[in-house]
Amino acid sequence: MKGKTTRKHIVELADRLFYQRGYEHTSLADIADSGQISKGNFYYHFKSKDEILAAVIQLRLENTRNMLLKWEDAGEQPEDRIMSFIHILIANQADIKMYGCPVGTLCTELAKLNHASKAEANELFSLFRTWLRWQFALLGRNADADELAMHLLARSQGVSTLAQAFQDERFIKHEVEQMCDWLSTQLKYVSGGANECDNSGI
Amino acid sequence: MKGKTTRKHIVELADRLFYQRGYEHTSLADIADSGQISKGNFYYHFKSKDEILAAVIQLRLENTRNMLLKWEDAGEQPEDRIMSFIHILIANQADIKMYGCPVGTLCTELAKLNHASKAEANELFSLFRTWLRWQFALLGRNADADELAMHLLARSQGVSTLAQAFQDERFIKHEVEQMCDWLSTQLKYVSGGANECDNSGI
DNA sequence: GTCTATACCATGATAGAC
DNA sequence: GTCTATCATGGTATAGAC
Repeated sequence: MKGKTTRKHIVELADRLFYQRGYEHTSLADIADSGQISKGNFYYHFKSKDEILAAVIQLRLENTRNMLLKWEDAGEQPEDRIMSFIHILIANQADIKMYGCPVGTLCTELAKLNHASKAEANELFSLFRTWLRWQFALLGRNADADELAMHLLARSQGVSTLAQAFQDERFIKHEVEQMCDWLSTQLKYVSGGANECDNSGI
Repeated sequence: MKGKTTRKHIVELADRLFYQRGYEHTSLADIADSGQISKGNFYYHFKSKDEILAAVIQLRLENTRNMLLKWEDAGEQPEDRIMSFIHILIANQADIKMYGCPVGTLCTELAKLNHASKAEANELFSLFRTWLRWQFALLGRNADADELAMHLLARSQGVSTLAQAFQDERFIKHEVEQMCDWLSTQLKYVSGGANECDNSGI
């Protein structure tokens, strides 16, 4: 039973450090120092650093799914839910300013490394994409729901990248406002009344 | 004289590999193998790997400045020049799909490494930002020229990140069209006739 | 200027005591 | 399950011959 908690502990430490320093640039010694774990103990719980990364990605996938479910409960209307997505940029602005987007920076790094877990990391993007597409479809935008989802994802990615480079939180706030304006504009183009609410998860 | 060319050769090899594999994940042996240069020879031309990176960044800065000058010559009107910027996404779509944006991915990596050359790399972003701001100002949008410049930069960053993750060139094309549409919309809001053309470089 | 050989060190991973 | 060695590898950097 203690084993389970230590394993979880390692994954959470690694999760944070991989985000802050990047995967490759984080050594096992870094993770060990950030917790009370000896280097050798990693290999009781994981057989390689790659396996720790895989566990970190699984944790992030799980956390993301839970977050999306919370947004579904919190937002009656699809537009409210999409607003929840847009506002993570505000909620996490301090981290984003320092470390960028946890999804985007990880996917970019793993792509350059051509890492075995690249596809699983990209699945993080897919979760948001599918969920946003679903919300736009609920709004009656079936025809271009995926384009709208990708558009919003791309804008939030770009905001994260530049906010980090220029260390600028005001830029985040300004762009979030623009995205909200954009969303209301899109709401005007719904093909009237096709808004039957299908609450069937992702 | 031969020394100068070898140095340049190393920088160009490193430039390509840093883009494709990332800075940290590229070893001196990788660079050596990609050219006809021995590992030891690096240290005649550069005293460290960091110094090679610094030279690569200087090369990119120079190339970027030249590109902006070319766009200035090619485009009579500021809107034509901004279109040139937007269309690098198309011109480089094959590379972007595989390796992302050379500016964004480098800045993101160096930020995580907290690398000494981080600021110089960010200067690449600043070049585009300042240049775009200037074009929007020429269009009579002095009041929000910087916001518009940052907005466009952010969108192209987001497009690059997602195009790489999803390996999708069609997405690039679609988003480029959207950006063109956005630009024409912005042109409607120019504060009439304040378009005195000041061709005074960056 | 360029090469080979090698020192040196960080890091991922293993062995084995407790 | 956790620890303290220890090993093995690969990468940066240096020395010195040519």
